[in-house]
Amino acid sequence: MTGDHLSTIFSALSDPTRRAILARLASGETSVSELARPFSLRAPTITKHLKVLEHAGLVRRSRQAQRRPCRLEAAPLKEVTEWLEQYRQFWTRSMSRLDNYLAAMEPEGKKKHARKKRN
Amino acid sequence: MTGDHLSTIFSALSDPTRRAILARLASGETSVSELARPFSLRAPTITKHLKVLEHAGLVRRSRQAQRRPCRLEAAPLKEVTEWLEQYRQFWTRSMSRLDNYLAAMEPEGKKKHARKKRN
DNA sequence: CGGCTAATTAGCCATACGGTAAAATAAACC
DNA sequence: GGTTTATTTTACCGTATGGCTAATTAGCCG
Repeated sequence: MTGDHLSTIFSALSDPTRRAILARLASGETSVSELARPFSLRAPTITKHLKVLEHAGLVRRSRQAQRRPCRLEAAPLKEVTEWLEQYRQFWTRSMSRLDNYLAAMEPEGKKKHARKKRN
Repeated sequence: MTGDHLSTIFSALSDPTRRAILARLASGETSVSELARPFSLRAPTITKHLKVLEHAGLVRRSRQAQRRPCRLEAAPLKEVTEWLEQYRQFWTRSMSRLDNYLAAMEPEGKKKHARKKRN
C-alpha cells in the first residue's frame, strides 16, 4: 500500500470477486451473506473484500437490524476514467509515429492555448 | 493471478511506479536504464515492472543493439474504459434511488431506447 | 435471559509482490 | 579475444493478499 489513492482503487478493482461484488451492487443494496452466496466463499472472506472496497471508497455501508447492507459508490470509478482520458488518444487514433510525437508535445496540459487540436 | 485478463490489467495499473512508466512511455520509446533513473530504483526492479506491464499487454518491447526499448500499448486501457462505461450512469446521474432502479432494469443493454425491456 | 442470525475479528497458511545484490547474457567496440 | 554497457536471471527478504476455521460481537425475538 503506497498511500496513493489511485493505486488503492486499481488494486481494489484487480480482483474478480470484488468486481463481481460491484456488479451485484449496481443493481441495488445487499447484505454480506447474500453477497457470499453466489461466490461459494465464506462470509469472512466477503467481509475482507468489502473492507478493501470500502477503503477504496467504492462501497458505503449502512446499518439495518443485524444486517450491514452495502451500497455502490461510483466516485472513484470516475477518477479512474479521468486518469484514463490521458491515454485515450493512444487508442482512438491510429497510433502513428506522428501521433506519439503530438502526444509528447502536450504532456499534461488541459487546454493551454491549443491553436490546433481543440481536444 | 486469476488468469482473468481484466484482473491482470488492473493489477498492473495498481502500482504507481508502473503508471509512471506508462506516463513516461506516452512521450516516446525508452530503454530500461533511462526508465530506472528518475525512480531511484535498480534496473532489475524496472525489468520486473516491465514484465508485468508486458504481460498485461500494456507495453511492447523491441530490440536495438543492447537496448530493449519499450513502447506503450494502449489497447488494454481501452478495455478498462469499456468496463467502466458500465458504471458511468452511477456518477453522471445524481445517484438517486430511481437511478439505481433504472440501472437495475437495464443491466447490460447498449442504447435500445427502452421499449419495454426486450431482453 | 437464552437462543438465533448476521457479521466481524483473530489467527493461521500459502502464495504473490516489490525490492535488493550478485551473477549471467547480449551486443557493441577496441 | 577482452572490455564495456545494457539487461535479465537468480536467489533472497519482508510484507501484503486471499482464503479458511473458530471464536466473538451485535441485534432481534420468544
